Amino acid sequence: MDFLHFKQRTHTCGELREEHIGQEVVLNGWVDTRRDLGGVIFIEMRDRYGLTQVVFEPVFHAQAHQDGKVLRNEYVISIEGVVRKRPEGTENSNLPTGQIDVLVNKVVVLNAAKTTPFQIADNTEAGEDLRLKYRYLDLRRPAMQKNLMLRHQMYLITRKYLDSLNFVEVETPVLMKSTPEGARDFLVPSRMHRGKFYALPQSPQQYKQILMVAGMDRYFQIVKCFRDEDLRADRQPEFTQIDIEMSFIDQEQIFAVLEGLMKEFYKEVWNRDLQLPLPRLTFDEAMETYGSDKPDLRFDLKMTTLNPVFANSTFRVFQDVVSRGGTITGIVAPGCGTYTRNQLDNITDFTKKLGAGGLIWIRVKEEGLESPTMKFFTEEEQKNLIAALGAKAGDLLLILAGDKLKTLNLMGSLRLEMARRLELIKADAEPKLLWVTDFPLFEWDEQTKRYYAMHHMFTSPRLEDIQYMDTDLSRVKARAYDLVLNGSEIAGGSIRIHNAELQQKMFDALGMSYEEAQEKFGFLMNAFQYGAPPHGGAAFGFDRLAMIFAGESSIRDVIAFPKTASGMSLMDETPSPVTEDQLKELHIRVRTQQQSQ
RNA sequence: GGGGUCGUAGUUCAGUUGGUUAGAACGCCUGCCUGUCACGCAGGAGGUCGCGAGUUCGAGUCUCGUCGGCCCCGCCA
Repeated sequence: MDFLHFKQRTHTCGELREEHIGQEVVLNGWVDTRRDLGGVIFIEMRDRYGLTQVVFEPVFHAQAHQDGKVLRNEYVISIEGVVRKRPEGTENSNLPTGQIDVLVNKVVVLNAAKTTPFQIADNTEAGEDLRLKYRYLDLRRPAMQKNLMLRHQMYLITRKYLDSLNFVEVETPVLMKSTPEGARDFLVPSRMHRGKFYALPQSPQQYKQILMVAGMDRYFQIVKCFRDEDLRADRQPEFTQIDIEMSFIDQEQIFAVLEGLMKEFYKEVWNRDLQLPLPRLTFDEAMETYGSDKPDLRFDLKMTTLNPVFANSTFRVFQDVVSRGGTITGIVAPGCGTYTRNQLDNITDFTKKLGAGGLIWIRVKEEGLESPTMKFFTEEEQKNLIAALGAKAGDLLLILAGDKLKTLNLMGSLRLEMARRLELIKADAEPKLLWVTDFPLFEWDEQTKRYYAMHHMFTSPRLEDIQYMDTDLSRVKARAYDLVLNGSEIAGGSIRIHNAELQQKMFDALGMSYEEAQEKFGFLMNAFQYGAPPHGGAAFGFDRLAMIFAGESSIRDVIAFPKTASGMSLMDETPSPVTEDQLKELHIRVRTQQQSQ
């Protein structure tokens, strides 16, 4: 039968040029578009490599022309024909193959196709749920194929670059011990050990540190990680990291390795020359100036701490904040002094929804400041305020006050919102890459009233801050760092603790007993007793990185089979129920609806 | 866990104050057409208005619930 014994292609659909004119060729591919003019039929054939127009003409090949009549979009076909130069004036300069077409003398339908639920084209108007349900059709679109090929290119760049620096790729287990710190684990019940569970790794953190103890010296892995948390446009329950760990190094060497990799990506993907070394901001600087630990530097709109201006304020709100050690911070929205009351209420609502008590706005006029709160400010405070913010007539001042970290974060969100409203981020803006360093080692949690490790509990404090480990945990900075690209955290890491005494100090600070630490991380602590080298590393969020390099705004567009915001795969309907027998084998009791009520 | 927003033809959407035969474009089907490339022209088919309940003489439209998509907060490096 014909469709089982088709002629294999001599060329791909993106390959033929004028130099092939006169050659007999065979093309295999999908029908991308069909233009049947009656006497002559034009078909564009598509494969991963491109589009080629093939032509059916009755005067040359009556049978082929007749067979061509039945072809429909997305049929899989094989054609035989001769490459011809297109007649003068009918070339298509939009296609690399547009100087030629192929006169068909034989066509075989390898497979018919139902009418697709949406058009297979880059400008498809299909909604994302439909695209995800028919992902195999969505992935036929050139834009999506381009994204997957970009991912492939980035894998290669990563492996080649790290290999050249003596890094070794080692696979670590996907079934591992659950560690209740950090994100929620995905759990896998054990059949052979009743009541026990494997966990899917949130990251190979402990394994890579053990590989350092094992003397691998330089390890990397492109690895799937799992976190059972709620999703976002840039967060998936399973995601890919470039995981890196190095021995006998300090922060500077890790920076150099990661910067070098970014330079490769810039060059190979964007054809840009990345200037090294990268700029750095400390966590404190980033928070005070940009209200974020992942500042977007593509636009200015810097924040200014206004505590000095209002140190002796008679305004009750400011008095309270200053006396409680809080922060008053402000930004200048250039040219927004003409905002209507409605627009101002709108911005105020925005900050209130995020948890702000209120927003102070001030219009800057030629004759002075204008605001409902102005009656609380002295002449001198007004003068100092204008000077501190560098405000001009026509500007709008926005001020938030309150608890330090929360207020800075709120203003950071408002800064991004104003940039969006003022369209300050141009599509062709220079990408901005930087380090954020000196993160706090600990993070206070209001709900449980205790400190947690901000990164993880194997992160080393800065040596000069170890003295505060017994006295004031809020003062201890970590040897931890993030790499930030266009306001997205794309990598993060730290120098680890490799000393048992310091590790015990860390557990003490977190209120974790020796027994508890043994129970959770005994294997790592044991390993550290047998000669752990000083080490540290980092991990890139590979999907997020690919998303930015692809110029996409959703991580789902650079993942072949992503999940929806509720963690479902619409194509194969994951997650799904399982049989009672399966559950029984896993020692999981099935609860009827009545029981669970 | 919370908030916002959306769900109407295969697709993207419109649908007035609740009013009796729910529309458009694209796609699809049929016919015509020998250089199209968003082909053109003529005609046609296609609807459980996400699902369920309620209010009403009457619900695509109002109310409640529920399912699902997207975005955000919490959560999460």
